[in-house]
Amino acid sequence: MRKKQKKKNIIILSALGLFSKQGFYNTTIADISKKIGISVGSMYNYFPSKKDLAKSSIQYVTKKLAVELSYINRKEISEKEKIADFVKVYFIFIQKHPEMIDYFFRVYLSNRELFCDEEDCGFYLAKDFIDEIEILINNGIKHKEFKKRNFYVTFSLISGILGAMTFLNGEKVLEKNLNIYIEEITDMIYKALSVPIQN
Amino acid sequence: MRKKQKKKNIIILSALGLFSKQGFYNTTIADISKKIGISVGSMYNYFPSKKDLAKSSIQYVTKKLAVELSYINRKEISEKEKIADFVKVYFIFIQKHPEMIDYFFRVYLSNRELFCDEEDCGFYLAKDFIDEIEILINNGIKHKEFKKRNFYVTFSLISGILGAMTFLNGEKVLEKNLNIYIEEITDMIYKALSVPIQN
Amino acid sequence: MRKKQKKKNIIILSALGLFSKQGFYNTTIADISKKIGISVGSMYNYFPSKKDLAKSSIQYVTKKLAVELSYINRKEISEKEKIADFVKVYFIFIQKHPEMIDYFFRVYLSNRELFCDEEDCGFYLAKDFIDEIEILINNGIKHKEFKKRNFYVTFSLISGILGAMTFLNGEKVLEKNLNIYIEEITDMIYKALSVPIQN
Amino acid sequence: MRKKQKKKNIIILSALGLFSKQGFYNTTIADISKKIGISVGSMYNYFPSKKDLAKSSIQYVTKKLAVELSYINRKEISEKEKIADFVKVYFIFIQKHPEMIDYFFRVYLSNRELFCDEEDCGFYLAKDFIDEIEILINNGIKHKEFKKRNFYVTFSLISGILGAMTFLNGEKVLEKNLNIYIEEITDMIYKALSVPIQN
DNA sequence: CATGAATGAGTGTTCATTCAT
DNA sequence: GATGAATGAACACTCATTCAT
Repeated sequence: MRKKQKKKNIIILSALGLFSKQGFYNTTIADISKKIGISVGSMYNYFPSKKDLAKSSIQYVTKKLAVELSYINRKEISEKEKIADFVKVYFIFIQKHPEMIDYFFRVYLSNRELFCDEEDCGFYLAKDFIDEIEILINNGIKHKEFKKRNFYVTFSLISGILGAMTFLNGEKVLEKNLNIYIEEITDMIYKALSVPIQN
Repeated sequence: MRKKQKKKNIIILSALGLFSKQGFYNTTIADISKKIGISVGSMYNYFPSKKDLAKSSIQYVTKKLAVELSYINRKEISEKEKIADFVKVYFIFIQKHPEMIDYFFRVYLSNRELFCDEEDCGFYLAKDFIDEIEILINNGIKHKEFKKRNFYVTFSLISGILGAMTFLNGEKVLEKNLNIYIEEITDMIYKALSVPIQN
Repeated sequence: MRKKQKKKNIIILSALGLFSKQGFYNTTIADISKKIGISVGSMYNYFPSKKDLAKSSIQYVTKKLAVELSYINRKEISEKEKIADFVKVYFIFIQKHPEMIDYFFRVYLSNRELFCDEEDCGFYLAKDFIDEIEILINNGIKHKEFKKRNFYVTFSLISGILGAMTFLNGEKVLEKNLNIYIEEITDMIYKALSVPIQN
Repeated sequence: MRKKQKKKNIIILSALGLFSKQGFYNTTIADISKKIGISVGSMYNYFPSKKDLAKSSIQYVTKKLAVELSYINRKEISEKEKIADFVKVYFIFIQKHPEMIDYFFRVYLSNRELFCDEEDCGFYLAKDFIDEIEILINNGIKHKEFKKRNFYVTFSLISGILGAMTFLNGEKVLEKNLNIYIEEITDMIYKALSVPIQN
């Protein structure tokens, strides 16, 4: 059974690469299977449909990203350092797995119809990732370093700036070495979140 | 000739509504034309292709949004007030024309293949909108209210948080009345941008 | 009424040029009318349908060609000279009106469905041209210069070689100046038609 | 792999029949596939496009015809007998496979746009057939039975008369039994080609 | 007579999914 | 489990023809 999971991951990685580059609708099952040298029919032994493959792919990505972030939340460092680490880890991730982040932003966030079942809009698929951000924020508030605010607003600030930078990076307008942006971003996020006195 | 432009706008609005709701690839030309009671063939008297219609649609949206924002930049108010106005106008726009904002985020930002011509990636299509944000930032810097930072980072902070809120709004997790978020968002953006002394 | 016929001819010439170059099915009514600066709707005041325009066009061509050939049949020269003249006139015609000959061979002879009405296959459209060849042959037989043979066979020999040369000319494999082929073709046709003693 | 070629041939035969009867542009892919009981999509597993099917079809025809003619060129008989055999074999072919010959004349020779790639005009598709005629002519010249003439002219004489007879046959103006024309045609071709003394 | 926008049936092609081998 | 041929619904786009102006 371990073997089956391995093959599933191989397929997911192939799908991620193609979906993120060409988009979901411009990628065919044949493309995905040819890339890893298996037959079209075989693919269906692992995933019942193309849509399902897309769902599994997003879970794969968010879990991977969440794991990286979870280490930070468990560290015994200041909230500011956590944010800095957060940004850094995220940027390393972008550079190491651009196709995963691209997939997240370009396929998952933009193709509702693929991930929504009736009323529930597959938000749970990114839960692992969202949870880690929530922990970060709540810890900061608990330690009185962060001002208590509406969660969605704070969440949007953090994920928004990272998302926008990701997008600009995809558009090739940023410097190749993303690390040069880390300090400023950290600074902005921290200023936005922290309680007045902090300054 | 005025008449032709009017009809084009009718088609664009129909397309915007459907593209933003169902996605570009799940919307057929027949859907768009049926919605406004014209024939499929007629559509092609106004736009040479579906792709072209998508391009014209994004220009329509960004121009519309840019016009609203341009008023603010010309006002004689403090930078903080400008940001507050910016957020407010943006939220009003979301509530009034949700399909336009959705189109911007879900179709334009996520379907590169539709807007890219070879190397040039149709970034110019959103230029009007980006320009207004740039003016806001530069004015703040000139008036020593904002810290001088890398443009892309600042741009990402502002557009990122607005984009993320838009996304959450689309997911129906926010309060219906978005106005309750304005103050907090303005505060965060302002804190992130302003020079230390400001606090 | 003279004026109407003139306009009809203008349209026919436009159609001939496009049909012969691009084929009937790859030429649109819009192409034909744009080429001469009239509107699509106007075209339909002169010809009730595209098919009808094709029929009128072929009649225009065969009549034009037949007129040229008829002069030869009325001359008081030997049959051999008539054949030489025939070939010469035909080649001059090809060079002067390549689109007409092309139309004849590429559209008329090859698109039965356009010119056939139920059982009758629009053969009459080329009648003028065929008639002149028949006169040439019959005269030769009457004067005992040509052997009496089945008409269709003789007709095929003459029109066949001219047609094949036309085709090769269209394929650009022949010398630009077609006149260099006249003597040999005349010689071959004459030898094939004439009575044994002639040699 | 043998099996795939067999299926391709079945499709080609279906296409040949329909293209030759209705023309290329009046035959749909659905027509072709329905005729042999396969699905539209299946067709595309064998030929990437309708155009491509047309090209493969003409190659199929010319190869088939060339094979028949090649036997004659290898026989040890006089040139006159070869011509007679040539005409006979051709006429048998017409009667046995009228759709193939019709396809050759009505689709291949008349729809340049289908077979031309940029400058090269798919002449090679009929190469096998043309080659056999060239061999016949050159042999005759080598054996001093045929007068040395420009190749294109001689080629036009032979293929022209056969083509014209084919056309008339398609128009149903000839006797059903084409064999009655063989002798006269052979005689005419031979007289046209042979050196004067020969008579 | 002239115009050109509107029509809508028609076509080549794609592709997720199935299933016999 | 693996294969890849078969399926057929779906869709972008075309274009001859009409007709209100």
